[in-house]
Amino acid sequence: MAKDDRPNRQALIDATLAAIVEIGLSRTSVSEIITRAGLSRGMIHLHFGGKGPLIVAAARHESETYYAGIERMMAAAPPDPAYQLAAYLDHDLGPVGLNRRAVAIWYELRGAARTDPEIATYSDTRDGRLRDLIHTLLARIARDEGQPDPDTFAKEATIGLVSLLEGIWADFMLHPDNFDRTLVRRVTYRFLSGLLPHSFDIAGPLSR
Amino acid sequence: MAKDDRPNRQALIDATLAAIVEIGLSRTSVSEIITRAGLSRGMIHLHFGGKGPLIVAAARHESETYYAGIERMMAAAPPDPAYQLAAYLDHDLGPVGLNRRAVAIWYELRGAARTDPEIATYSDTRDGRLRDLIHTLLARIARDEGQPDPDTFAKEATIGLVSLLEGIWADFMLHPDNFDRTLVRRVTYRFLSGLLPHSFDIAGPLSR
DNA sequence: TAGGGAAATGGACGATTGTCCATTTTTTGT
DNA sequence: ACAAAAAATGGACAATCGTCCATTTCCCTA
Repeated sequence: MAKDDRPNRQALIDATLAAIVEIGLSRTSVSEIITRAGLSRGMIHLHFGGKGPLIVAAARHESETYYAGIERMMAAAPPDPAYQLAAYLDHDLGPVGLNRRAVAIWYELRGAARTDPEIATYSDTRDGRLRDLIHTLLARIARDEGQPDPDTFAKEATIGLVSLLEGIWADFMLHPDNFDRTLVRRVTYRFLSGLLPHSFDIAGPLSR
Repeated sequence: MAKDDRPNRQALIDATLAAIVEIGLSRTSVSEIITRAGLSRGMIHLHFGGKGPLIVAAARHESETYYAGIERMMAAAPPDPAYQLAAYLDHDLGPVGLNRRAVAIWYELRGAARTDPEIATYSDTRDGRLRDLIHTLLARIARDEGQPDPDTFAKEATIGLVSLLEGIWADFMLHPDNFDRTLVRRVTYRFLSGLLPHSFDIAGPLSR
């Protein structure tokens, strides 16, 4: 993978994301971005062809960074699907995956996705990859546990778990100061242990 | 409660909400609003003093409508807390509470709440009232079931249930066409029956 | 070191934003 | 029916938006 040797291009993406975090997407203007990047007005048009493509490029960059983190984390975990799922959950509820910057960017871009088809593409891609990942793991765990209908079970459980995580992220976005990571971790594993009692308890994944 | 006899004032709020649903908050300009309302430019300044206060008034109006629906629905349900909670859930997952218009307005305004303190007030109010309502009901049900520590239980369960519902709403916002109300209802009651097996099963509340 | 192409600059441009007010129209009270 | 008050109009206004380009600066190659 050849590295992109255009530092100003990356500086524009960084400045864009920083502006989105601090003042929101609606107030992230061209002037705001170029001031933060310390560059001149024309650079956005030169590197991206306009503001719209720059926002999309920033969304893609953030999405790739997120998935790189997920894959690194899961590669380090044991291959057992319950541990893989636990690795993902701990990452997504821990300070590396769940922080002010990450939730700000995620919600600002996803809000725009409702009315902007270009951004919707990256939002859906991320959402779809996440669902596939969780569904695959849950289906494998359900099979290991001997669930009667692992596919149907995995389908329902995926919706529940993804929704739960989504809601937890929203809670963090709205009240980052009163957020109790230990508590939401317990809630999550309580949910999972109710569905898959042989693979999880309230403290995390069970060894078998 | 005296009715507000200023039809143009209400027309501006209606036009604002309609614009937010159709084109998003970021593209909802003064020109857009007055065109939809069929009124002249100065009316916003006359009735609200500016665009900002109009958006806040629209947020307040939507929030009050939402709560009026909730309270009407729950007043019609049996006083038993499990049935009260079920009434709320069925409302919030049914077509009356969960539809394109409602989720569009809710997510557009809440997205703005992150960087706009005025809007954040109404967003937090609605969120807080919802949590109080669900927490009270869950605590009563937990007590009825003889849970050892009903307060702690209710605290955790409230976070879980609110997050789950939040995530389900987000799912609907992103994919309103592939949304299966029966499925998410089953997921929700599966979650609840895991927490309170004497009061709920996968089909809904249990009579006692 | 001279030449040439890419990178970067910063201002011009028209369009659109939200605010505000002088004026006109409508409603109300006597 | 008339005057005063309220409601409504629609354009002026400065500020800001995103786009684009003529010009300058930089760096690599010959």
